[in-house]
Amino acid sequence: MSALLADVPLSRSVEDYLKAIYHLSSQGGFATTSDIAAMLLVAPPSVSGMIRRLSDSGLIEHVPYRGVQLTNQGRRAALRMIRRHRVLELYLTERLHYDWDGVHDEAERLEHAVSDELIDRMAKALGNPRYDPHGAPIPTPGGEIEETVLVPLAEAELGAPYELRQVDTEDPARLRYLAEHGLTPGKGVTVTDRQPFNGPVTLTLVPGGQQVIGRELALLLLCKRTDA
Amino acid sequence: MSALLADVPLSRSVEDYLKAIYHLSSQGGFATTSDIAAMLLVAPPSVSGMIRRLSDSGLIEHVPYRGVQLTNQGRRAALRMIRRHRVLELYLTERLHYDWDGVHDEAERLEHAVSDELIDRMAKALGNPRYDPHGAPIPTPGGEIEETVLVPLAEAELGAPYELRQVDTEDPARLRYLAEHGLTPGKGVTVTDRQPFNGPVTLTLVPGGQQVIGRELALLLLCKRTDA
DNA sequence: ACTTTGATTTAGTCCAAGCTAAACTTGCTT
DNA sequence: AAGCAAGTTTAGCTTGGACTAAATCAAAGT
Repeated sequence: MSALLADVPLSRSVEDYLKAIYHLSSQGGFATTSDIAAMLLVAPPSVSGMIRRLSDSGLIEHVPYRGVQLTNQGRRAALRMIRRHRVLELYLTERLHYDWDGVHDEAERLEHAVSDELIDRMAKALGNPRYDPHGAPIPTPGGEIEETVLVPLAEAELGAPYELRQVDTEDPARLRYLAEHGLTPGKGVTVTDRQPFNGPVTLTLVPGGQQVIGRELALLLLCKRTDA
Repeated sequence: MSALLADVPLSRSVEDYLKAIYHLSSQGGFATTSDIAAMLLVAPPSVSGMIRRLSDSGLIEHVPYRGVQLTNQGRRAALRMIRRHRVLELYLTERLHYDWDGVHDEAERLEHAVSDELIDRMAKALGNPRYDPHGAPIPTPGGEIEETVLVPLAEAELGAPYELRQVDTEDPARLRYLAEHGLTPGKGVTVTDRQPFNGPVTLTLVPGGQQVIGRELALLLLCKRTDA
């Protein structure tokens, strides 16, 4: 750790790497060089180079040939970016009429340019919301993030009542399809049938009726059980 | 000219240079290397390097040892940045309660990250305004900009009625002072006395009363005569 | 017409961040 | 236990954009 708590401004690339590492190591464990490379669409040696710079500045821990993890300092920086991204997505959809499937790219560029002050002003204008348009939790200015255990609809218990909480994709085509079929955060949902061999899932929406979706989509729909 | 009309995305630096050159050559004539360097706070040789790149890509014309001017392509790009900057300044003040003296830096960073689409959405949300918070004209999406001949208050005719149209500074301290003294675009103003040797200017504000300001500030207050 | 001075450009260096090609680890499979 | 494939790292190159030091030019003064 060389940069002892000096809150140096980070480059655009550094911010992108930290976010990628956060997402890849969020289920515990290491983010690997090749996973980071795939997520950021760069060549693996570029990642190795950046890993050196990041661990020199104390933002990550690197175990050679194993992967990397964020330090507390790195996690703070990553959560700051995620807060920015999610506040931006919500602001753009709520106040400037962006569709939830088109907002990702704009937020992706803006998150590197906005000040903390602007983000806080946007959040305040929105009433300090807790979730972005896809249902993902927005970290607080202090870097706290809500951690709820959610289950993909594809693995929900048959017949049990769930609430659809979060849609785990940024792909515009999938998002558009889901919105057209009423599959948005907040809806009640029950799985009534599931075919074997990665087959389709039949579900009942509340409000709404019965429909069938493929397993790939059902894995993206994160739910919370609502009885108990 | 190498990039024949291919609308390649420009880097942050390139965008800053084009804007600086636009402002420095706006009164006709050339922008010099050292003026650009002073405006962007970089060393003159850095400017020489960038001038090569810019003129290689057809954005400027360079006359060695004289200076540079924008080509049509360069002017279009510069006006796009100025539109972005001014729409952002107005949006931030109108919708997110920024003060007119604090909004410049935020807009300066955002202007490189926003899409044309976002700018147009912001402009639409504001009713397609024609002036930014300092009274500067906002270029249209097509790259047209209003050109009005304005006279600095320091040179206004004694006793004649003027309208204060534009405040030609981004310096927060000066802006704050001006706002506190009611010197904002839209006000009516008459110069009632002017002391020699760059002395103070006495003026009458409508609405508002009489006051005295220094010549330095009076040079920043751009006015239009309102009798005909 | 020469010289001086200030501005400009060239030469050469550095850093971030990307790339390819080659070398090296790791862990799995014979 | 040896060898191989996949993944990782190193070596070395490129580009944009900054810098300093040195060279060059132009305009003004003697």
